[in-house]
Amino acid sequence: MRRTIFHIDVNSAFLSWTAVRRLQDGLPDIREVPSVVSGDPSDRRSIITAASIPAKRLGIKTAQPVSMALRICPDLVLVRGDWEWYRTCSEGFISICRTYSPVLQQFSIDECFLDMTFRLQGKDPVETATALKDEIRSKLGFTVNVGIGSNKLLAKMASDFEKPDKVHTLWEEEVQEKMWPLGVRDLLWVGKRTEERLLAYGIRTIGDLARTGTGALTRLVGRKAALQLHENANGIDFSPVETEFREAKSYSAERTFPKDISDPRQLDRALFNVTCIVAHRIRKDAFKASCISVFIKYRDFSVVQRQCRISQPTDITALLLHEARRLVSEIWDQATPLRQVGVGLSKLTHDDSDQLSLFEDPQLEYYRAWDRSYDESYPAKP
DNA sequence: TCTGGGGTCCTAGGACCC
DNA sequence: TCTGGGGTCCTAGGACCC
Repeated sequence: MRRTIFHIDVNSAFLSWTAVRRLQDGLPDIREVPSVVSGDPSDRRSIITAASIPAKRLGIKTAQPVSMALRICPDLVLVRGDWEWYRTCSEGFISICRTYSPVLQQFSIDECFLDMTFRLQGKDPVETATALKDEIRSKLGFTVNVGIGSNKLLAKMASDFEKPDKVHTLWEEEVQEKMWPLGVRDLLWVGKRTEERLLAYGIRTIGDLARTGTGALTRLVGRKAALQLHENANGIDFSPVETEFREAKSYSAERTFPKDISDPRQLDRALFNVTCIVAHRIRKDAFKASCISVFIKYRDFSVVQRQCRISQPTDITALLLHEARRLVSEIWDQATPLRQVGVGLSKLTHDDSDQLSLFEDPQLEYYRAWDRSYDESYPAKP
């Protein structure tokens, strides 16, 4: 039996979902005009989160600064994101997909893989995928692309072909015809830097990559990535559709300043805020952290990061903030302008062995009470 | 035009141990 | 006086994804 994987990808997810919401309120369909979902348009540093197809046709892209997009298209319709609504849409889309196969891996808020190998029972995969996409469109009001392949990589590559509202196949025997002519950047896991290195070596298409020996590739991108790229360019991928829920391994929060700052007090306020947010989030998920890191970003986008172990895993904001301040003082000269500051928590555990120390240090009780009151006032922080 | 926020994984070098 | 090889853990930085 042929292994058959579907990859379902919501077309311009945040934009489509916002459009559905606005249609319910009797507003025009923003999918039909140049429009984007973005952060606060008055903040010159906000960027495009999602763009409509008419906007993309004008050259507007995800992750572009809003100011640049407005220069391209002064009439651009800008809308703000609504994360709670997006979660609702995502759940609706995932639950329809799940009725087609229980072997489902959610890959992000707007993408999932389905292992259809034992679900087709002689039915044509393209017909089944078309039924799935049409059911989502008629029940939820937004379109998806479905990519069909004999593994996850090929299914995902296929869903990225012509959009929107399309079903495409990419079977192993179609790799040469449909995938090899594409530029290397179109291959999953080939980003900007890898593309640069490959181009410098004369590797332009996925086909070029497929025919390059792993020895040469190793010198360009390292051993592990070389083996992966070589396999993927040849359409090979053995990774299973993982149905298990995976707990997060790290949490982080960061803030980019509207203007670069060099005032230590401003930095400290931001550090306090991001530490509160990230500590709140681990408490909500009943984690404690044994490792904390801080990172600062300079004007030129260079990042310096410092981390340390925490002897006793903790979720107490005050203790984390104390470490964060110490780490920042080790890496920042309190003068060079900063663009961004962030705090990350990792080496997470669910253990609650530090409860004992509550009876030893009254200060900790005070800290915990402070955190409880914070958690009550910000119950739905994303 | 001037570049967000939140994640995962890999690599390379140093410390330390046997 | 000069010194191997392997393993593990940690850190900093970098690449990728959505």
